[in-house]
Amino acid sequence: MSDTQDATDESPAEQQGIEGEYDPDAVEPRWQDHWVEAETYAYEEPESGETVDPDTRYSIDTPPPTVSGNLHMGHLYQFTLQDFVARYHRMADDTVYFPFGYDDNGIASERLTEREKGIRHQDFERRVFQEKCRAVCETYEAEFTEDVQSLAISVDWDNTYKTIEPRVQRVSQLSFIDLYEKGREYRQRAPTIWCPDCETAISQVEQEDEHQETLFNDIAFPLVEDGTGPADDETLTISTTRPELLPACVSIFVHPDDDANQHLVGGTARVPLFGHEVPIIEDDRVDLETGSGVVMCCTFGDQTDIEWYQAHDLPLRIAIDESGTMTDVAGDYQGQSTRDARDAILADLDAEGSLLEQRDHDHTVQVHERCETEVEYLVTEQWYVEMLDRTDEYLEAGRQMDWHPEKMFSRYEHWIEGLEWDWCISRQRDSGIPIPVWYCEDCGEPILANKADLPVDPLSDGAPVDACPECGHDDLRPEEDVFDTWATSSLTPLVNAGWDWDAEAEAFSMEHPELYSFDLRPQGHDIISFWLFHTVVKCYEHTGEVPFDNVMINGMVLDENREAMSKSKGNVIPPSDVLEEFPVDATRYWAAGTSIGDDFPYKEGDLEAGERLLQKLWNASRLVEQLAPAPEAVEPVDESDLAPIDEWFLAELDATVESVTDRFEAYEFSKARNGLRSFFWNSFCDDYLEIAKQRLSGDGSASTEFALTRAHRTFLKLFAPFLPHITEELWDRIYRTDGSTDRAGLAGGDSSIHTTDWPTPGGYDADLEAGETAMEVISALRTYKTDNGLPLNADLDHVQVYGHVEGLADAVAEAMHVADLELLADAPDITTEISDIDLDYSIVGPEYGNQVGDIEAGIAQGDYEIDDGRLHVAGVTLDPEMFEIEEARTYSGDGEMIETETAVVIVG
RNA sequence: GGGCCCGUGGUCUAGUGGUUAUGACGCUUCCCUUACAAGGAAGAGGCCGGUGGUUCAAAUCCGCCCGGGCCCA
Repeated sequence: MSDTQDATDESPAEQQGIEGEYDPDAVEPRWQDHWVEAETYAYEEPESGETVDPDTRYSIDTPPPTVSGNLHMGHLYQFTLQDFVARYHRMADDTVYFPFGYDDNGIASERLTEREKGIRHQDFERRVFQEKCRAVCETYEAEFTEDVQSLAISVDWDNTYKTIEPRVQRVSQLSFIDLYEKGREYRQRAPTIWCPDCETAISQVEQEDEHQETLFNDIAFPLVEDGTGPADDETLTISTTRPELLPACVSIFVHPDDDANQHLVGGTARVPLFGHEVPIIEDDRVDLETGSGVVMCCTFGDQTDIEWYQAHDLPLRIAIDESGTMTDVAGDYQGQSTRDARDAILADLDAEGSLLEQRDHDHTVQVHERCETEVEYLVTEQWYVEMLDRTDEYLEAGRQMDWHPEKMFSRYEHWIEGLEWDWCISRQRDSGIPIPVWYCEDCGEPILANKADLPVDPLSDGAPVDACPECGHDDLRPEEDVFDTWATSSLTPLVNAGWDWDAEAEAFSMEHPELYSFDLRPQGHDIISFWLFHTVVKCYEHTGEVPFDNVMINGMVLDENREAMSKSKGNVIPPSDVLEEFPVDATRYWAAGTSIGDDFPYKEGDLEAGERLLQKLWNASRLVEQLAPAPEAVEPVDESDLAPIDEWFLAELDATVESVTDRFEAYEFSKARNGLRSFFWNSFCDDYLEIAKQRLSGDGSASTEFALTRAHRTFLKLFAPFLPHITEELWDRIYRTDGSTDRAGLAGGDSSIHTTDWPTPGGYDADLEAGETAMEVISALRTYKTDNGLPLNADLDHVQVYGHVEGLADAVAEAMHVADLELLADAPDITTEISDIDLDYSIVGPEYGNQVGDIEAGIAQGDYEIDDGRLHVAGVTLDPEMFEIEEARTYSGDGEMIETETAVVIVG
């Protein structure tokens, strides 16, 4: 492209007019660059002091992707869906807010920085290390930007943010302080899900299942007492996969329905090797199916242990510390790793004869999703956001949003119903946004940072007070922990709306209140439970409002065999491979091809179909350009002066404009795409263009020129959200008017089709039935020619038509090269015979119920009479609207008869 | 183990009670017609995973079974 052109005034197209084939390789990158330079997608900010109607602005809160990874098909698909929405609304509404966020705050970027720089985060002050992270991430952000721009995603590149940047850190810390002041946060020493490898607490959502093959160990516990008193030399058998937790054993549980072991309840047993005595308790949470049915409860082996600890007020025996090392509770095994301790304890149990049996066992353990290390359940001090007390409100908030598709709401609902923990938001890591708190060393009082000072890092910055406001002690200890990344990722609507603390007003305010609530939140169905849910919770707590009007859920991209793409399966298709072979517009056509929410497969066939549509659109445009004069010379034509065929087509076009609009409004891209494509291809190209070609081949027709131009311009606009490059190229070559309005008054002079107004119906009121009949006649004549081995442009001397085609006969004759088309006033010389009677079941069914069978039998046997339009059968009389008579016609005259639904055509 | 979603011609898909089930890709035959052979016309191909039920009527509602997926234990 020409770099010297002024991007806002000149178009990048090098030529006007349409020649040759469409060349997406040349056209697409040119426009992508132009749109970014010309800021075609810029959000139109309200004038200062201007109050704007939020209905005229469409705002999207996009979930920021992690940018240190490569762009994958999921990104392409998800961004493209968002872009359909953005482009449609940019045309249909006044302006669109379509921001972009780079999520580079967290462990991924920390590890990346360490790797690239060859450093360790421990060797730097936290703030200094974070600056290095920001520098490293910039390269990746730039790459990602380029990738997203090359997909023609119409993001406003002046509205971006990085989750690692100070502005976002400030919002995160403000959020923390606000929730604390609202009493929604607490710090507590409690059982926590812990990753011993990352040495940090994690939240419920960060753990995932992993199936493991391990050993089930049957261990004999000497019984001290049973339910009735001292026991004599009896043992009970505990099956466990985690013998290293023996020192942490605090009790033994038996199921109330377990008759064989019922006598044990109320007694005690001695833990082998460690010697302490534990009670035997009854509880229905025991799994009778697995192992011996008698289980030990430890501090803590799994979530059930925690439930038992809380329900039965059991003591704590902490045998494993934060790094996965055995504590002094483990006695001789202190200092060993859990793995070493397991082996040693098993060997010692075996030596003393307590290890009865070992079996292979498949079971499921919880692992940390990032490092796949098996989690521990430790008792630590953490910050929590209280949630369990307000699940009803959060459920209601979810209900207030419109879900597309609707069925996805159930994911949100079930997630909330299954919540068991408040949200643990503190993490023991160096990467991440610092928790802005100091503690009094004497009384433990937490001292929060001043809102005006944010962002702060307590490890580098001083506390806001010199002494504890509670006790006056002056030794203040900074909080070392940072926020869970979701604590920040859940604030994107507030970041986008410019939420901040207004010190003067002593209240929170928004720089862009007109954006909030956001019109749309797009989200993958796999992360509704944490990302979307946490975002709703946080924004709801801060603003009292549900942050989104609509939620659009996208499915996952599968491979051609309908399997999820994954590195381990080796079936990942990188977008770069696809884009090498296909135009971006073709990938967008593919992405539009399924109803949102459903997973759908990568299909080359669909991409090829998209490519063909591009060529069709190009070629049809070329014909339009040849047939109609320059657009500025096209005179507008009043409806009363339109030829019936042109009026008919514009009326059909109206209906398509309406249905495509409705479908965009409802996020039904697939239906919009298919409806538009088939009307364009089958009605416009195959029928109307063929007719127009004939009508304009001679002297031309003002009516047809006008209709053709109007239709073509409308098609370009309707296709624009799906196919932004080719529509822009065609618009630029044919219709761009540099600010002036053309004589037909059909378009404003916008320099980009993407900022023109979305088409509205012209209110054309034509005889649609006549049009349909005319098309049937054309179709019948095509069939005739095909059946008789004639080319479609073969001349026909004489055709008679009996049917309602009104003023369309000439158009039919021209299109099908009929020299003499005769309209018959009466049915032609045919004999008709009733062949069947079709019932309208929607009327007959409810009316006659189980008599319908008799009616059908009567008709089948010919045992009926038709009298004065009524059908007498099986002892009942059906009114005319209840049935339709099917007739078989026999033609005995000259020529060949062809029947259609509503017409009879005789050729020859 | 619990919950949710899905199962329509070879492939993908529309269709949530009403007559002969939508479209695309692929396939067959014919046609170079002055936008397009990456085109046009015609055509073959499904009885809607299985089964039982509700109903005058079911791909569509209900039960069970089989198969696939997702979320959560």
